[in-house]
Parts: sequence; C-alpha cells; structure tokens
Amino acid sequence: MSHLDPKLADLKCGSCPIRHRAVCARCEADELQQLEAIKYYRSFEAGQPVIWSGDRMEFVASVVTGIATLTQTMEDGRRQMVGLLLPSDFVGRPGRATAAYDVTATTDLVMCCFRKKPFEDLMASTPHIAQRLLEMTLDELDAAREWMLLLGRKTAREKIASLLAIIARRNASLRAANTGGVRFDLPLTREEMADYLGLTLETVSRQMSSLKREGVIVLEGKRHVIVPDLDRLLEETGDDSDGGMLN
Amino acid sequence: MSHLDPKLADLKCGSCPIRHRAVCARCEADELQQLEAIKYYRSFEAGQPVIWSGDRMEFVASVVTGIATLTQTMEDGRRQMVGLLLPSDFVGRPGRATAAYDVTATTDLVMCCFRKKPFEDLMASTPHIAQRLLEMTLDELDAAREWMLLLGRKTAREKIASLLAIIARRNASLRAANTGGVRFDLPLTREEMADYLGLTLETVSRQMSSLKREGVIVLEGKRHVIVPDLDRLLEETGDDSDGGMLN
DNA sequence: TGGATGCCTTGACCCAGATCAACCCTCCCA
DNA sequence: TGGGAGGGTTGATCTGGGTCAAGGCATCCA
Repeated sequence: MSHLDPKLADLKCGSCPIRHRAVCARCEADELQQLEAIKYYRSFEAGQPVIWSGDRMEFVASVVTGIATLTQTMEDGRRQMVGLLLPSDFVGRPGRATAAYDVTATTDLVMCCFRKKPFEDLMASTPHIAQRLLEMTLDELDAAREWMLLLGRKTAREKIASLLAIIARRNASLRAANTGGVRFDLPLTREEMADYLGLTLETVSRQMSSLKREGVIVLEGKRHVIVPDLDRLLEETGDDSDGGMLN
Repeated sequence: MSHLDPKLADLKCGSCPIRHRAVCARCEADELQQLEAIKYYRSFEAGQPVIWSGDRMEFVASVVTGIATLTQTMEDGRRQMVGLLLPSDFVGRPGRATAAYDVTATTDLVMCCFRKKPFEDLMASTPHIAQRLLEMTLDELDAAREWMLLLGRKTAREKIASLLAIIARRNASLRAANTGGVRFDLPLTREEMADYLGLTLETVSRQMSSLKREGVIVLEGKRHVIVPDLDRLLEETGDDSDGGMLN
C-alpha cells in the first residue's frame, strides 16, 4: 500500500512489456533475464478472490493494473481491510507458505506473478532484489502505521476525508482542468470503504452526504468524486498540514 | 513489534556480548567484525525520549533490554501508539534521514546502535543483512496489520484481552508454577495502554477491573498480572482459537 | 414491463465508550 | 509530617457512531 513514486512507476523495465516498479526497478540485464524466466501474468475480474487466507501461496506478485484489497475477517464476520493494493504494489511474502489475508480483486485486475521458490533463490543470489523489497516493505509498514492512527483516533468524518485524500493523491495526474481541484472514480463500494475505515456502511454514506452538503466534495453519481479545493479536503483529515515528512 | 522467536532470541552472537537477534543472527565472522566496528550501546532511563518525530536520525538500532514505544501525535494532542519495541526488535530505516515517529523508553532501556551510513554500506555488500531485515520488517508489517483489525473492529474488552495476551505470549517463559497460567508485570501505564489500544485510560481501567472481577485475571498491585487460565483469556480476545497460522 | 438484485441513502433509536469529576493510594522530599 | 505529584479507580452523564428499518434508483434479465 506504499504510495506511488512517480519516478519509479514510470521506469520501463527492460524487455518487460508492462510498467511496474515491483521488482524490476534498477534491475540489470542478467537479473532481469532470470526474472523474466519465472514470471507470468494472471488476470481477475472485479469481485473475484485472488487467494484466501490460509491457502497455499505458490507465488509472489505485483499489481500491474486494477485494484486489490487485503482483508482480515473474524469468526463472527467482522471484517477489517488491512491493505489496498494499487498498481506497482507487491503481495506475498518470501519465506511463507500460506497467505495471511484474503486478497480480492475489487476492479478488473492484472498481476505479474513470480513463482515463489525460484524467486526466493534469485533473491538469495541478487542483493538488489532483497533491498528493493525491503524498501517497499518499509513503505508499506509506514502506511500501515499511518492507518493505525486513523483507525484508533480519527472521527468518522476525518476517516472519510483521509481516504478520499489518499485516493486523490494517487490520482494526482487527473487534475480537474485549470483549478486546484482533483476528480477521480472511487474504486470501492461504500461497504468496502467501511471495512477499510473501521466504520459501518451507513456511517460512510452519511459522512459522504455531509461532506457533499457542505461543498467539500461534489458527487457525480455515486462513484465519481470531484474535489473542488484539495486544501479544504486536507483540512478535514485531521493530519498535519504539511503533508508528512517522509524521507 | 514482531513476536519473539525464542530460538533466534537465544542465539548468542559470536563475540557480541549481548544476546539480540536484530542483525547478528546467522552472521558470519567477517560481517560480524564489520558490524562490531560500527556499533555502540546507548542507554535511556524510563520515561526518556529516544528521538522525536522529524529529528535527524543518525543510526539504526535494536533493543537489547527494556521496552520502547513508537507513537504518533496529532496537532490537537490525540495520540496513537503504533509500535511496541521489545528486546530484539529493530528501529530505524535505512535510507531515511529523519525519524517518522516519537520513540520513548517506557522502562530503562539499552539499545545497540549502528551508525547509519556505514550500516547502509554494509547492507549493500552483504545480502544476509538485507534479507534478515526484510524478514523482520515483514514480521512487523504482519503485527501492524493484526493491530489494524484490533483498532478497527474489536470491542474495548477484546482489545484489553488481546494486549494482555500479546504480553503474556512474549513472557511465556514466566509460567506460573505448575499450572496452565502465566504471570508478568505490565510494562505500560494505563494511559500508555489506552494510547496503544485506541481507548481512553478510564475505559482501560474499567475493563481491567471487569476482567479482574470475573476472574479472567488476578491483579497484584496495579501492574503485576496473573493469568490463571490462558485459554480463558484467549477466548476474550475475539481471535481465531488456533492462535494464527503464521509461516 | 415488471420484478429481482445490488448498491446507496436516510430516519429513528440505542448503547459502548468518551467526557467530566471526585477521590484513593503511594512515593518522594521539603 | 505533610503536601503534592503521578498513577489509578469509580461514578454520572453525554454523544458519535452502531443498529434496525424503510425506501430509492439503477441494471439486468424473464
């Protein structure tokens, strides 16, 4: 769930036909060749499960296009989303045999998979890859910790604003013409938003309505969001105004 | 905040006088020698800050003895603890110049520090170290995600029980004589527990009283906890009964 | 063309946990 | 030897967000 670094995202990876930063960034010819040999693509339709918690997991992968979610479920059905995988994000854990979370495609999804065993071997012999993965994992850890603050201490309104701000940031390219605003499609249903934010879907709906009523956002249909003034939205998140001090 | 692996924790690391698994586990003679050259110890008294969010951070480190916390604070003072560092846990991020969280010693604390720049150089030349760090970071990420479920979906009582269970697990060696129980000292004040669990200190106190009233725990003084029946406590956590399926 | 299904909204009510406040205990040191 | 600071408990009350329930609006097929 690390935030996209545009420089890395735009690296075209040698002969790899699709842009993604997961493992290829900075990779050199022979490493790349070895990666090519063990990689394959899989696609999923919106709504399909990628893997269930506890299943054997024979690969690690990175998202090429589309969006997937990681969720945990308690026996009584309470659900908490613990990660949102956007293009270039990585799933799977070298050294672990089974999946720890349910992974689901929320939109149509293409993933670039690497068979786990050869990937691990490759990692042992090429320090670049372990270092790159370490970097990405540390980004994810930071994102998870930011999310802990949200879950533990923010109000419902701040949670919604924070989620919108994150999606807006990842879609920063889609600026509304010549204004300080942004527009984007929500990739999540109200229920999925609730699962991510530790709320109920009714509360999500009410807070969206409230932000709309007060002009912080404009809704076109249920899913398309226009943020006329990004700073106004950021004020609602409860975060430090300076946007964080990562790196 | 990864959970202690007793096997690794007990590795005595070559000439390193103090047991900790942070970087030394499995290390070989020359790597070790290089690590030795850049390491030094620092100690802190209970309550002292180790570093503030935003400060320059010239080292990475692992906890040798004692307990430290990672916390985030919002401008209006709301606080959320995002990590609990127990002996053998690692702090700091190669490749980042400033600290992202407040780090505080909650008990007397000894840390084994490595100067950052030479540590990064060493990491670049010795794949073991990056891989070891990756493994540890993935453990922390899992722990963070488990905590997200707690913060987002568990009740106050389940949160308290979960925290007690985690501390009990890390102190599994201190089993109460010949019973299925465990005893340990709480390393946190009620307020720190609250900051960790996303609650207020009053709620923490009330739930502790309630667990005590119902015999799930016995309190000797404010801080010493006896868990007469660990399974009974685990039932209160809301978690899957099978204790998770890590690895 | 009409109902069924999925997704979303809104209202009425309730309750877990926050807030506000009083008080207790223990340790410290003036 | 007393008072004050730090930590903890408990009670009374309030409220944000959960729960329950009704209905709206697309889209999809029969």
